[in-house]
Amino acid sequence: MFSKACEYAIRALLFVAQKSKDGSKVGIKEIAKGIDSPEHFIAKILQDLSRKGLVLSQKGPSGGFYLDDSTLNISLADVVRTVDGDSIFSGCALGLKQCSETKPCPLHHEFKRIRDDISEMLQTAKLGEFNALLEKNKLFLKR
Amino acid sequence: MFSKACEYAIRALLFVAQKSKDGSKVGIKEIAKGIDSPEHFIAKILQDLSRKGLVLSQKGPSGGFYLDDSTLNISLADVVRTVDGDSIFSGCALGLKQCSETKPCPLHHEFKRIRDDISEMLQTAKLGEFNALLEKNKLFLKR
DNA sequence: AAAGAAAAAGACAAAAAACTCTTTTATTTG
DNA sequence: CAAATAAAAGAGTTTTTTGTCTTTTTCTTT
Repeated sequence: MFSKACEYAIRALLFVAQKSKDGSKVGIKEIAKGIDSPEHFIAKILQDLSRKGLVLSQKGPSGGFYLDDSTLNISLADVVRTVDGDSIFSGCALGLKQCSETKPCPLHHEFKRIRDDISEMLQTAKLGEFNALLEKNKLFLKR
Repeated sequence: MFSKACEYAIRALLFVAQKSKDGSKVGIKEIAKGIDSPEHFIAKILQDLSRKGLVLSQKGPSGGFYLDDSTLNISLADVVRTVDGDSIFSGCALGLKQCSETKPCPLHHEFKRIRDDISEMLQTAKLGEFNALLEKNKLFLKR
């Protein structure tokens, strides 16, 4: 569904969101442990997301990654689009380049519905909105 | 969503289904052209599907791939499961190994619905059921 | 100003997926 | 039976994805 990089990205950002609730920052090592991902790999991914403004970062002692009010409101759709491109939002299930209403693949019509559901779900979900449930251990980011 | 191999597999089988409506067989070259896929790659995939009984084949002159009444009734879900395994039917969207009702990832509940929709769609769709529309050029398997 | 901490960057390495080429085996047909 | 045909099998190659390691830059704190 999503690439590994994208799965890690979402989990990492939700982790950072939770941790930066109270304005603190969180380092790569803690993130990697917190979501059970390869440290250097998630570092790369976050660097990328940072360059693109989906997460904030600060170097040096007491530095780390964090989110502010504005970035806490970023949608998972934005994250997915940034990491995986928009194939999941608009691509053909059977890999046709020009699959459309007028030239549909056999799954086109049914899949449109499903793609729209996925889009809506990802568009609706914001980075900050899971904090409470994560805090209460009703939701999990690893294992 | 699906691997390339799986996309080709579905398209190839739908192509074979259409061609074997009248009991004839179709060769690898014609299939590769018909669905616009790399010839040797789809050959491999079909060999695999053939070994597993999802398509029938015959060697030698006037040989080729074909489907009978029984195989025409195979579901796309079976094809997907054979080629890609069942990660799409049961895997976690965020890559957790033990994502479940009792230990859910943040997307678990929403995604369950979507996965079920996909499952149902694939379970319902049978290899033979697109023949008429393919014939009339209302559906396409390439480009 | 110096030391230490932490992200950024860059270069590799390993594994998986996608794709290619060649040889072998089975089957049909003249 | 011989020749031709077509799938099966096997052994690569290339590309992409995933993951690792090392060095550099930036920032903070003392």
